[in-house]
Amino acid sequence: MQKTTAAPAKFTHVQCGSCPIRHRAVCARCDTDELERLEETKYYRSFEAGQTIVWSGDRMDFVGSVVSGIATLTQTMEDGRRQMVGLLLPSDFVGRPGRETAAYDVVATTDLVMCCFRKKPFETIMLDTPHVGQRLLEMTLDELDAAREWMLLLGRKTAREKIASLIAIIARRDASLKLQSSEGRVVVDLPLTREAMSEYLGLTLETVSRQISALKRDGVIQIEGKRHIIIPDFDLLIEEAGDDSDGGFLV
Amino acid sequence: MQKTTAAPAKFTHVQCGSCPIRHRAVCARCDTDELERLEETKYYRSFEAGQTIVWSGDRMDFVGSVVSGIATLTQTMEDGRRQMVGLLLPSDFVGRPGRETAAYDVVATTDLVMCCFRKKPFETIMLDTPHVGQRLLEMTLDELDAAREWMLLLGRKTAREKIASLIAIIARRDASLKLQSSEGRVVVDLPLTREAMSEYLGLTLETVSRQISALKRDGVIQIEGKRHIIIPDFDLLIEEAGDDSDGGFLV
DNA sequence: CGGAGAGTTGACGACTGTCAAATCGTGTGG
DNA sequence: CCACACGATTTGACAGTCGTCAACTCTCCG
Repeated sequence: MQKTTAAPAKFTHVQCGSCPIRHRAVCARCDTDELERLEETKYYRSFEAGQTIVWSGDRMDFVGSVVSGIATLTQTMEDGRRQMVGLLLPSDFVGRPGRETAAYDVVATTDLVMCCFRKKPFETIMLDTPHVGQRLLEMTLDELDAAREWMLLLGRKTAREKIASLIAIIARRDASLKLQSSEGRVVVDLPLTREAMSEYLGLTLETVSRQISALKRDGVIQIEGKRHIIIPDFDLLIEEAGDDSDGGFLV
Repeated sequence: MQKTTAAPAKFTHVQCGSCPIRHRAVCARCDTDELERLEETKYYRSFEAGQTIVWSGDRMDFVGSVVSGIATLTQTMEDGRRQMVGLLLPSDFVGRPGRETAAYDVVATTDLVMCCFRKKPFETIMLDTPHVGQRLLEMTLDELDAAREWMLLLGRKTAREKIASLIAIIARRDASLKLQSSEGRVVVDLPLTREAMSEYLGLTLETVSRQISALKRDGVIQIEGKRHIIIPDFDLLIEEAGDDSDGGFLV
């Protein structure tokens, strides 16, 4: 009731046909008839940077897609240790059909707009319009692959490699969103605080800071301000990340 | 061509209706008509303990379900560091519809029987019989949850907590398979070598061995032989694992 | 100007990895 | 039936990475 209602930049109703995530979201495969069905059911919600969208364990009666902004999924242990387990970018899906309560904290790290459906109607839609279920399966399989890549990072990479990997991942996503290539000189803005990076990487905030400084000192990256990063040679960064040069994917 | 053909215990054709994984596998929701369709397409393959089923990057022209035995999915870095990213038990699904090549090494850690489908026919089945796609989505979402739980383990737990978690996970699965409860005194056999455990947990084999010894010394577990484990008080084990007492789930 | 939040840096120590050797268990050849 | 070999596991000694605690800088804002 508090801030949730007083959200930023109220999103006016957008026609699915001109939606920015139309071709990647859960609705990507829908035909015109199916879109009409979604159109009459969907609604938009906005959240401010820093705002928690749902708490782990809380009842969650909607599902939805990130339209703009970034959100994170995080798990917390009893003693407060935290591990990020999902990084949600535009077109990513939030929530699980068939589940009552949220399994993770979902937090908006930037201002965020979501295209939502109440859970029950969405479950009905999934039964009626196979294209939604098919696309959701595809997206879930992609997320599973990303999670497994992430497990390799968490289990086996050094702090330096973790940082290099994260920068590479964000740069690749950013490039693919802007339809640019990620080769040679690449520039990115980190959408995460040092703390959020540490939660992503299974490190402490201090180690993150130190390794960023080290990569900077070694010329792998250059930094302007706190968040703006210039990668003079993307291949070098990949090498530092310990990945074989070919693709890397992500949520 | 070599050992692959000379597999153990040739599985004779089993009717889906009396298949041991009938109620949990990708076919769980199928009705009689649909089963008939699967029945005429499926075939069985057997593998010996230690045998690699597919190598990462290789062409993979089938998908399938584990009928009996255990397999692992593993990623390898260029310098040889390895991280397990999936532990496949009976009823778990192997392979990804719509993908040409395997993304991970798949290895049988015990003698294994799989119920297979060539990929193309399976993709057709998925389009025709919605229950298969629906069930696969459900299973994939479960796997994603398990992967995220695993990420918390890899990123934030201590070596001791990792070992306790692994034992708890295996004990829970084992209990659920045998329809027993996992409370009070529990007994399990570890189906993994110390090395496989270390690949699961993101540790070295030596650390695994040391922490198992420590848990034994502290009375959290008792050991007979190398693999047979007695847990006098399951709640105590859970406490050592750092989990909140309620559920824990897994692939 | 003071304060709060984000980020950086330093000193130190603990946990876990590395290297090496010893032990246990099982299967094979003599 | 026993000795030996090999793989799996355990244990020890030591080193390095990363976490902890703490001080300090920078920027933004009231």
